[in-house]
Amino acid sequence: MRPVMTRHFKIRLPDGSVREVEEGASPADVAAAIGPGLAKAALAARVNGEVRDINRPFESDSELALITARDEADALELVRHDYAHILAEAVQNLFPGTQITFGPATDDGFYYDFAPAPERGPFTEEDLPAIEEEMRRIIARDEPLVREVWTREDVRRLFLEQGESFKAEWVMELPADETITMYRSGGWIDLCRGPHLASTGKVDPQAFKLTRVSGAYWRGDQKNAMLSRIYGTGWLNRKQLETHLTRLEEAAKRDHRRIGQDMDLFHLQAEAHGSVFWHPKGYLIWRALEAYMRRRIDEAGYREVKTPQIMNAKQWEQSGHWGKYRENMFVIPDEIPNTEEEGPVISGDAEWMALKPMNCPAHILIFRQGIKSYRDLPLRIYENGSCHRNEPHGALHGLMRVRQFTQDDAHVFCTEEQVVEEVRIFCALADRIYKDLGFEGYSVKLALRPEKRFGTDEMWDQAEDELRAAVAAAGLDDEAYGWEELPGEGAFYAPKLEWHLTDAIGRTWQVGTIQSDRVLPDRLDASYVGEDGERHRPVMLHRAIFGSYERFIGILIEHYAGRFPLWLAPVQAVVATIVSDANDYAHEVAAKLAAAGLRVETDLRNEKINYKVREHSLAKVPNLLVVGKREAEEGTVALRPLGEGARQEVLGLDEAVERLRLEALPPDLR
RNA sequence: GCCGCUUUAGCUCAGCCGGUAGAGCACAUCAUUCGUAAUGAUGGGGUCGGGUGUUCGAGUCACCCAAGCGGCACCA
Repeated sequence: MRPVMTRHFKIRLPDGSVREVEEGASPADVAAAIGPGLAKAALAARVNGEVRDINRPFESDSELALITARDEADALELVRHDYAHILAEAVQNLFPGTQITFGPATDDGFYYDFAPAPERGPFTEEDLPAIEEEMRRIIARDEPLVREVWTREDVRRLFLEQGESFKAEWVMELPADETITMYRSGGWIDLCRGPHLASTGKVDPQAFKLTRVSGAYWRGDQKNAMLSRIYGTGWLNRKQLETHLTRLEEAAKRDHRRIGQDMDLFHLQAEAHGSVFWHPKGYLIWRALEAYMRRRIDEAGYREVKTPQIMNAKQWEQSGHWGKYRENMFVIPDEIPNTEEEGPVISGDAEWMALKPMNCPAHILIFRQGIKSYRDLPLRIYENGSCHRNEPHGALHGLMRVRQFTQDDAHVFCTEEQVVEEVRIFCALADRIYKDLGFEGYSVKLALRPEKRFGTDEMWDQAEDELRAAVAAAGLDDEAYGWEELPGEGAFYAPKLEWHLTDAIGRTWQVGTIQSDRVLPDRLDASYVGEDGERHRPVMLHRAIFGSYERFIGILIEHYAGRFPLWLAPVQAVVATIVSDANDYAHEVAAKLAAAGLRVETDLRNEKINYKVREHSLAKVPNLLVVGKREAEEGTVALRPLGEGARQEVLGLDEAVERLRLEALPPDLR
C-alpha cells in the first residue's frame, strides 16, 4: 500500500491572512481554528465569491469569508431557505402523501409549494398552527443538514419510488452541466441546490411565522396543476420578526381601501364591481390632480381632446384589438329591441359595438383628419380618457386595478428623427410630476418584445434601442431608479418604458409608461407629408404619467396615509367654535377662507373642543381654526395644524388666511 | 379565470352542540356653553350577501351563485 499524499490548500481570509488546511477541511474548520466564538457564529461561508455550506470541504486554494448574522442579507437568505426546507419536512411528516415541489426565500420570508394528497385537498389557514409546531420540533431536534451529490437518474428513481412526480420531472430538466445535490436532514431528503446551514437547529424557532396559504400554478403556468402554497415570514431572531409584524400592521392602516372609507373618499359595491363611486371628498382630490395635470400638459405643448366611448367593432378589428384583446372588451349590440320580450337579444344583422379599452385608435382617427405635414410634428394629443376593460375578476384590487378607469393618456405623433428627443422630454416631465406629488423615488423598467407581436425584428431592434438611448439621455438607466430590462414583457405593438411606484405594503404598481409604436400607425393608416413631398408613417408614442387617475390616487392615499399636502386635501380647513357666542365670527372666518379659494367647513356643534379636535384630527383635516370668545373679540384665530400634540398659533385673521392661501397653492403655481 | 378564506346594524365585530339576534362607535332627541385627541342620559335601527335543500324549527348544517380579502395566473 502506497502512503497517500495529503494535499493542502491555501485559504486567504478577508484580512489578507492566509491559512493552510488539509484536503477535506471545510470553512467550519477554519472558523474553529480562529476561535470558538466565530465557530459558533459562522452560519455559512463565501468561498471564491460563492455562498456555500459551512461544512462543505474546500476543493482548491480559496478566498474565504465567513458569513455570520452580521452579514444580514446573506444570513437572511440562508435562514429563509432553511425555514422553507423545514416547512416542507414538517408538512410531509404531518400529511403523508403530500408531494413537495419548490420552496424559495422571498423578500420577507419563504414559501413552499405542495401538491396535497388528492383525498385531502389544499391546505387551509387552520392547518398552519400544527405545521408551525412540527417545524419547531424539527428545529429542536437539530438534525445536521447534509449535502450529497447525486446523479440525475438516481434522483429521478428515488423520487419516482416515493411518488414525487413533480420533483422527478424537475430534476430531468436541470441544465446538463449542473451538479445535482440533495440535502438530507435526519430521514428526510430534498433535491436542492443549497446552500443550507449546518443543521436545522441553527434557525431561531421563535423568529418565523406561517402567514397564509394560497394556490399557485406548477411552474407558474396556468395550464399546469394548481399547487397549494404555504407562505411564511422568517428572520434571524424574534425581535426582527416582531418588528416586521408591527410594520405590517402599520402598513395595513395606510391601505387606501380603508382610508377611502374612513375619510369618505369613495366606495365600491357589488352592483358595479371594479368601478368606483367617487364621493365628493374623493372627487375633490381627483379634480385637483386633473387641474394640475392640465396645466402641466398645456405648458408641455399637448392639445387636449375627447373621443367617443363606444366605437364599432370594425374599428377594433382594424387596430388588431379585436383579435388580441376581445376577451377583455365590453361588447354591446348596436340595436334597440322592438319589444320588451325581445330583451337584449341581438339579431343577425345588427352590428357589434365595443366600449373603448384604450384611446389610441381614436387619437389616430383624429390625426388622420386632414392632411398632416412634417411641420405639424411632433403632434401631442392628450385625453383624460375613460376606458373599460373586463379584467379577470381575481385581478381586481381597490382603486389599483379596476374595470373602468380614466387614463391621463396622450399620443405623440412624430418623425423617426424626433423619437429619442420626445421620449427624453417625456422622462423629464414625468420626473417633474412625480416629484411634485411627493414621490422622490420611483423605478424605471424597459419591457422588451413579447413572443406574440406585430412588426419585424428590425422594427423592434430600432424601437428598443431608441428607448434605451432616451433613457440614457435622461439619466434613468441607473441603479438608483431600479433600472432593469424585462424580456418578453412588452406590448404586442411596442416595447414599453415603465414607471413603477410602491404601495403601503410593498406591492409595486405600474403608473407611467411610454411606448414607441410603428404598428398601429401602419394598421390604421396614419401618414404625414414629408419635406420630400412623399407620404411617411409617423411614429406613435403612447404615454401616460398617472397611468390612471384611480390607481394614482390609490397610491397617493397610501403614500400620504390620508394626510395629503394642503393643495390635495379634500377639506383644507375646519373652523371650530368653542362656545356658541363665536358662531357668527366662525362664519366670517370661513367666508374669508373660502373667498381666498380654500376648501373650508365650519363646526358649530355644541360639543367640547376636545371632541372636535379629536374628530377632525382623525378625519385628517390639515388645519383646524379654533375660535372662542377671545378670538371673536380680538379678530384672531387659533391655527392648529394636524398632528399629535400639535402646537397652535394665534394669528390675526387676515394673516392666517394669507398663510393658508399660499400653503394651498399647487406645486406648479408657487 | 384558479386555490383558500370571508360575508350578521352606517362602521368594527360577538353570536356555543340548530330553538326566530347582541356590543362599541356612528345616528336622533334632551341636558350641558365646557379653551385643544371622546360630556352625560334616553332612543331608533337587522329578510343575518342571494338562492335551493335538510329539519318540527336554519344566522348556525349541505349545495349552488355573487361579491370581497390573500395569493397564483393575467395586466395590450
